[in-house]
Amino acid sequence: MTLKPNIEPSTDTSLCPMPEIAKLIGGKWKLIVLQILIFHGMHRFNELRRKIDGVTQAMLTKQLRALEQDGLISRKIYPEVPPRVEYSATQKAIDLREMFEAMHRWWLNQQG
Amino acid sequence: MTLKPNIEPSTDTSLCPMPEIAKLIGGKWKLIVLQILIFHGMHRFNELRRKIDGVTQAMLTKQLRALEQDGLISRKIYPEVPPRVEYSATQKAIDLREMFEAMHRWWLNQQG
DNA sequence: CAGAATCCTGTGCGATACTG
DNA sequence: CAGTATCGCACAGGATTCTG
Repeated sequence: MTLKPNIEPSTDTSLCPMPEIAKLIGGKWKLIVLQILIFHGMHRFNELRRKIDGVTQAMLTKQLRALEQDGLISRKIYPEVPPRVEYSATQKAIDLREMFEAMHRWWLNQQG
Repeated sequence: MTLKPNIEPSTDTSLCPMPEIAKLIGGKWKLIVLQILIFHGMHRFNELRRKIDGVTQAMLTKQLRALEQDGLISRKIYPEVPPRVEYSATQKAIDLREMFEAMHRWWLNQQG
């Protein structure tokens, strides 16, 4: 199998600014947060926290705020006692599904 | 179109450790370096440098070493004067093509 | 041309404690 | 339960200079 140098769609670097994408999904916890919300649906704060091994509240909060800022997740607050906050993937994030699936296939392939 | 919560293949988080992947392709210049080498074939050091806006020699060198360490690129040295070093994507990196294409489609979709 | 060697800095990340 | 508020450090990132 040979590498054909001039294959679209990523041939034109200027059209696909990887640094921008890296900013969106960079950060130690963003990929895992997105993966969970995209493939497993809505989660409450502590549900996320429990599923993500090693993350602290402070860090999780920061990354969630950043993702919200970038329009990748939505945050729904219920004015109750005790408080309830639900996080979901936005359509923009859900559209990343293909990318995650490609990542996943690649990863499995590397192991074998 | 609705989000179906229980769709493979990324359902089992433990099988797809995003933090590991983030380590491989994280870093400010790695994605762009990989994209260039994967889709545009072999490059010499200064060719890469010219194509990547804003990167310094030191940073490019570091990221290239890290990528080499992770088996994503190969480095071929020609014992000549002046020295020549060629960087190429390994098969492992070339297999990331699908992921890059998914990223690219997603990015274009966001703009429109 | 393709780097190595230094030195410096911002901030990503984290531990801890406190709150409505 | 779901956060804020502080503090601190390591390290990624960068500017600059030197070299075979």
